[in-house]
Amino acid sequence: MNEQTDIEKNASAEEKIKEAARRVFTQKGYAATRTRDIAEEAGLNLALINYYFRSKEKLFDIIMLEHIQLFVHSIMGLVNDPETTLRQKIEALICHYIDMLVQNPGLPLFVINEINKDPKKLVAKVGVTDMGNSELVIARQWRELAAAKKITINPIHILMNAVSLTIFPFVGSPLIRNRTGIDLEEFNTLMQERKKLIPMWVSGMINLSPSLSKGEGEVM
Amino acid sequence: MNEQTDIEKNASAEEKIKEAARRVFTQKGYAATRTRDIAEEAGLNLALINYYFRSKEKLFDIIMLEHIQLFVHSIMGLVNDPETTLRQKIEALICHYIDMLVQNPGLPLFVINEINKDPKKLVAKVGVTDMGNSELVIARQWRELAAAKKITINPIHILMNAVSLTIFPFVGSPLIRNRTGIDLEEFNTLMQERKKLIPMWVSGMINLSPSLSKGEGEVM
DNA sequence: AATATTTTTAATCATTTGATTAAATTGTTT
DNA sequence: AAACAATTTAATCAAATGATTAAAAATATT
Repeated sequence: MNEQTDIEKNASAEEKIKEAARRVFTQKGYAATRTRDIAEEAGLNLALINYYFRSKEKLFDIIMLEHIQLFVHSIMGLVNDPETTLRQKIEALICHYIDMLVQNPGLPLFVINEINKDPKKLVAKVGVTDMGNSELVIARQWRELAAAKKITINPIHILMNAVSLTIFPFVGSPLIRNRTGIDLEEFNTLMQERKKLIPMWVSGMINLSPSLSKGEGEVM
Repeated sequence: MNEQTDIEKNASAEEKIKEAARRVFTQKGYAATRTRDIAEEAGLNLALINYYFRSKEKLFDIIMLEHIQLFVHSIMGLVNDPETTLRQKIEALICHYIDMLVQNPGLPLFVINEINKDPKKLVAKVGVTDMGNSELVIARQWRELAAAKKITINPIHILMNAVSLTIFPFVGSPLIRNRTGIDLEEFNTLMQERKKLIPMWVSGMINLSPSLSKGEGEVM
């Protein structure tokens, strides 16, 4: 076996293929990606893809798994920390995801797409994120807040909103950028601003109950 | 020429193909769709696709154009109506889009995807939605509100938020439904609720400026 | 009815594409 | 260096796929 005698510089062929596959799959999706595209992107022979990974699909599954893990990775600690408040958890989560999405803007669309193609396949491949039967700290904290403040709104809405506000700008980025004419740098600046704004907005939503919606301070 | 002698019942082959193509393209995307899939879905001979539409791509372009028009259609009247207030416009727009999305839940992902594949292609095919140089009524109304209420937040955020809150739940529906276990009926009920909730939340956001964010009424 | 036109079908083509193979090359071990 | 193992290459395969064609069937026109 070789085990990479080159001090560093060029990664192994296997790693080069994975990197190329990551780029091409993420940008074009599974169906539109040709194994030849990946080989070309990696600057390597076509047959190496089948030599290192048995098939296009096997390679894809590896990339997909990596991407899913980026979503799930390291948030368990966040949402299950008894030392932080609910508000701090929301801020930390949103900050974490925005940082991750700025680094990997193509990720959400890629994942959502493949889930859409076959929703059950994801569960089968990634496995249900089963966290046993112990309730998460964040869930308990929400329950306590909802009880204390008599919050009537369906919490699904709040969850949906936090996710929507955080992720959608990245999904719609090409459209948004195209229509508004803002460039990547401006876009990223906006995303950084949202780290503080989204928790504030979400907090405001929890505050706002339909019965209170006609308060005198309303702008419109 | 025939011109559809059948009183009604079965549509023309051409229309059947378009309907089938709409379904298959929307669900699987361009690359994953085989012309044979469309023929089978339509229950017609494969060659008819190339007989009526010159190629797979031409057929796709037609479907794409229809979908884009669904997005743009009939909103010009809404946003340019001098008789309605800004708040009423937002309510009407969100209501309009939620109704449309309940009918066509696969639309946003399809459109966003194809824009991503090639952002400039969309502009080329659909044509820039050029509304001349006259300012829209909704733009003027926003400008007036912003000036009157000394709103400092970048309006792009507000626009992004309204779009995110309205569209993302449909894009993420398979994921959301999968994780929360709610069925289609429940989901649609939630979307109906959002017709009233989103304008309220958006209004709340405009109200909330960062300097005011630590008001004493905060829930968290 | 006879003829022309349009629509539909089955068969086939040319290319693309995922995968394989056998040989060549490179690296490692003895 | 010889022998062995791992890696890489070029050539090729078989299946899939978008497209075409020529004939048949259906419909319209005269």
